[in-house]
Amino acid sequence: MTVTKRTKHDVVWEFRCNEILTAARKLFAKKGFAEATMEEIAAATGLAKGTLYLYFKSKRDVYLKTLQHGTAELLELAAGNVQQAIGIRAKVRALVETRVKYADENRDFFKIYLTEFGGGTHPAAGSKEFRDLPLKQAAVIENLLRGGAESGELGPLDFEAAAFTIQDMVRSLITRRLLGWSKNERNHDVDFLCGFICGAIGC
Amino acid sequence: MTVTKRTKHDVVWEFRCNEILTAARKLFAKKGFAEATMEEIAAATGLAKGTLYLYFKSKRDVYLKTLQHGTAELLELAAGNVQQAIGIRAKVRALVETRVKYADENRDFFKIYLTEFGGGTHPAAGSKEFRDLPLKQAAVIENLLRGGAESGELGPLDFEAAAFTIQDMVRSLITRRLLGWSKNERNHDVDFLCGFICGAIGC
Amino acid sequence: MTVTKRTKHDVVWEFRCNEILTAARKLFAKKGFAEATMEEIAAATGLAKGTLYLYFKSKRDVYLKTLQHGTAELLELAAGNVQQAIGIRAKVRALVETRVKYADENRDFFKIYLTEFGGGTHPAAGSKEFRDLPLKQAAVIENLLRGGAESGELGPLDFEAAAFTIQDMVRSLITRRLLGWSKNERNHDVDFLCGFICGAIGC
Amino acid sequence: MTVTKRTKHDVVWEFRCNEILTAARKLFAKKGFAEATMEEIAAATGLAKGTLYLYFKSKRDVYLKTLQHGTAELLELAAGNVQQAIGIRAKVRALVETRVKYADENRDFFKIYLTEFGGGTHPAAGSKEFRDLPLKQAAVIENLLRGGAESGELGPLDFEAAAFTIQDMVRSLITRRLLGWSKNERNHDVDFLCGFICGAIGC
DNA sequence: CATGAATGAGCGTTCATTCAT
DNA sequence: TATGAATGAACGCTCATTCAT
Repeated sequence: MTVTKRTKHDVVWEFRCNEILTAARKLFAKKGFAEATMEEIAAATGLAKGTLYLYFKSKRDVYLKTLQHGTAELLELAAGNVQQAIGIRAKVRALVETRVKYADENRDFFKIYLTEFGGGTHPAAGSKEFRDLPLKQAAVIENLLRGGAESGELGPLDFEAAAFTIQDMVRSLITRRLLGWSKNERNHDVDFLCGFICGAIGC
Repeated sequence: MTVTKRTKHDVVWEFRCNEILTAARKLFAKKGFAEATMEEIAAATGLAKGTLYLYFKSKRDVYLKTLQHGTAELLELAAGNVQQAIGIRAKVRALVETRVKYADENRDFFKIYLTEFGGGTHPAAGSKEFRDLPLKQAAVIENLLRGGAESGELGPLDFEAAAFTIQDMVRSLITRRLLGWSKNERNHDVDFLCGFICGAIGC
Repeated sequence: MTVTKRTKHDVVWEFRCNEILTAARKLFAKKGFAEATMEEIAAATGLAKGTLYLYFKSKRDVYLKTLQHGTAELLELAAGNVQQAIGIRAKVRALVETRVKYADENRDFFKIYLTEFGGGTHPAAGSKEFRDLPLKQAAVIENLLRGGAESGELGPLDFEAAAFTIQDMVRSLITRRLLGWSKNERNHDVDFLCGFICGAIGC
Repeated sequence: MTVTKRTKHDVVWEFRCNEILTAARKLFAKKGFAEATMEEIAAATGLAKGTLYLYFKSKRDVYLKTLQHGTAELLELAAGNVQQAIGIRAKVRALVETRVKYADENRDFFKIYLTEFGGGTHPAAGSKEFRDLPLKQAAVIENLLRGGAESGELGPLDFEAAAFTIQDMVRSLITRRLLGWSKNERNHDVDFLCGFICGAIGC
């Protein structure tokens, strides 16, 4: 019985959190961290301002959680798809496609993501959790490349540098699509980028 | 005589502006636009808060001017160096090196620059002057590539997409260096990236 | 039930507004618009500065609302009393007495009122709502006089000019009383002025 | 020689003061005391901000002096013209005409004057010099009336109250003219008012 | 005398956060 | 649990006044 109650409670809790995070995501994407107010988030959620503090301990917390879900999901998704793909080319494609697709489908999240991890100063700076996120993501790519080298598909390479560079090539594409600078079908853009990358790393 | 007086005044004026901008740059780089206060900028400059408003009409104005000088200089520098270089390889290298060197030497400026042009929401958003800056910079690269194609050094290519991608590959390198993720000599990093790029575009 | 809840909220809201307006009125009367600060108003109300902005959207708004209630009430009061009185003499007396009594009983309001409508520059200048108030009030008098003329109680007259003049005669009396220059009973002063006016317009 | 130098100096000094006061008058009339800035006054005068403080010890001082000249001149003018006129009617007319004419010719001054002496709160409040000005002016009228009573031209009357009232009747006319509510020739308006006053006091 | 750069106290306003209900 | 009124610290900006030149 306790379990049932707990569960019901949890479901509601999670539902509320998601409501808030979705509204927050939209706002943070549109106005940035500093310009978005708790008032607005509350209004967008249909909740009272005070209620937000039952689910999140501060504005910053909302912001961080706003990033958290997406980053985790994206990381996991990419890792999974890469693993399933066979051969370095396919793996690269899986990675690129996963990220671009995710960005297409989660535009609000990605705008925040880009603000955060553009290389400049950011509100989440100092949050242990996020400081090393780009490193983690690059590591996925780096491993992929090392695997290719071991299997002889790739020649010698500065894997770390290459990984970062590829990561930002993907970011470049996503940005262009997000800002509406690219009007192509996703597949077309992904194909182009994969060709570009394969040229660079020689696969 | 009028000239002398005018000049003296102008020299002081420019000196003050630079004092303020340098302090502001440091602060904006460290804390971002929203978190940096005029009070702090004033304190860092050794001036009183009100004095800032003799030279800049608002906090936003300080911020924008903080970007302005660097972006103009960088654009000009890159264009010049690229033009002087002969052959597509040399031109690419000139571009990459110019930007990386400038970033190394103007770290504060570049942190702000990356915050602004990371693809997400940004404080200067809406400032007509800066909205299209990335486009302008990509155009420099695009022209470079088209030139290479005309001279037969490069094969067929989506020049626009390639330009954006290269731009972000450079950005990738700069970010890594700025955040201390790369401990290499500048030349080494530049060499790597140029090789990478040339692999990608086939030169 | 909804009604009850709504009412409770409204009662508190109105109570707060009145608290604030009363304190503000006292301060504006004493120091004028420019010299009175929101801090002081808050302190006088026993509220925090920020709280004022829950009920009024700006200092100017407080000031305008400070005028609003009194002006509306006075206009209405005067119109009512004038209408009830029969004969031009009685009507004039009703008008004079109503205004003088109101001023006696709302000294703070009237000091602000006089500041606003003294003929010089004023803080509310530009507020559409108040620009023509003196005109409206004079119109009440003008109608009264025209009525008197139609009924044959009054001879020919420049009604508009007379209305304005009478209005300022009343103002004159009110000012003297407000500043303590007249120590007479209200009735005595009112009698005097009515005699004076009747002499002037010949009734 | 000392005298000559002194005099020359004084002439310049007075000239500067007048320049400043004229500009200030215009500004105070237009924007009121609080909204007008020393910067603007300086700009309007063609002098530097600091220079104003050589001639006036504070903004308030400028404001007070701005009132001073006009009030003194007006008082003197009115007293002179009244004295020259013979008979109560003529004296009243002299008074009314003098004031209305002065207002027509010194609109800026009079807007400030009305702001100050409208009965409400004002910036000059607390300045010993001006507190009793309306009293002094009313005294001129009161004496005029007493003279009329002594000579048998006027019946018994509350001279003080009548004086104040007449003063504000004149003010009423001036205000209407200043605000453009009256389009009549000055003489016409003056005639009307004199008739009105004479009706009231019975002359 | 004249200047105008510099000052810094002070104000209106905002908004994340708290807490009594 | 949910509310939303209340808070008050903090910030951007203004402007009367001073003073070194």
